[in-house]
Amino acid sequence: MSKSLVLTPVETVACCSPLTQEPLAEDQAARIAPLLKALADPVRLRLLSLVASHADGEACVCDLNDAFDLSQPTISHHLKVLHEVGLLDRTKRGVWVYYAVRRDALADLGALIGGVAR
Amino acid sequence: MSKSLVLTPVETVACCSPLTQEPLAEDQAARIAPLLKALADPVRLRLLSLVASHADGEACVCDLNDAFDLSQPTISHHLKVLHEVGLLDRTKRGVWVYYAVRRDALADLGALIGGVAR
DNA sequence: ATCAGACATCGATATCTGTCAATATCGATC
DNA sequence: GATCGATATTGACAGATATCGATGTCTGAT
Repeated sequence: MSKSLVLTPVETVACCSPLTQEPLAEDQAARIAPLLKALADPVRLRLLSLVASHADGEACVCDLNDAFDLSQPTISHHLKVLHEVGLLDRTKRGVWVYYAVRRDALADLGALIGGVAR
Repeated sequence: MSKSLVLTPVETVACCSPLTQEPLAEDQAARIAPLLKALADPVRLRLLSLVASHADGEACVCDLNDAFDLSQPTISHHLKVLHEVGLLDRTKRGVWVYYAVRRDALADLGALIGGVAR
């Protein structure tokens, strides 16, 4: 197997009960905060939303670049942040790179915050 | 009326459909990001969770201070951040200050992220 | 082989953030 | 009204972050 053995933050979220149910342990908080930090930027919020609402749930970087008034490296940086925490999957097809949203991850995070039982 | 006319971020969240449904507008992202930024810190996550899981949904600062290995001003700072975005309500009773979680706000935010219909 | 285009990485910089020590404020009590 | 205890505010500083221009690395086509 070629996959890394290190879990991305997103893979560790499903283990916690909702914020409002019981006090979050220190190590749990330390794993969840980076996920929220990745989301807590207006550009990244729009990027994620753009990707998610695309037809197949995935979008080409070429399209994303045009949607913002920012340089290409900046968009690339934001996509990397979202990818590193596991909120976006990355696929290269030919010259183009496609990012896709991890809906399960978003759902888990939403449940954690919103207090919905799982 | 003594209330400020300026809406806290939390009061503007309920107006957006889930992230995954349609692309987030620039101004919507700008209003939501500060909320997530407030949450995106391990200490604040634990603070919020601690307050939320208290009996009456509220907790005295005096109790919160003891739960962390941080200085009193630092805890005060974090509580202020959570209060300013509208995630925590603040009540002074005598010498003590109590913070309470805005569960509706958390629910809205969770739904926005998790993609649950409202 | 060379070239052009798509995307990532690097290096620099300005701004933001978490933390603390010191100090201020406010309410209760003596 | 002097004092004490509970929180908040201020000022300072180290570390993180968003952004850009320049450059690197692929990949497909000429």
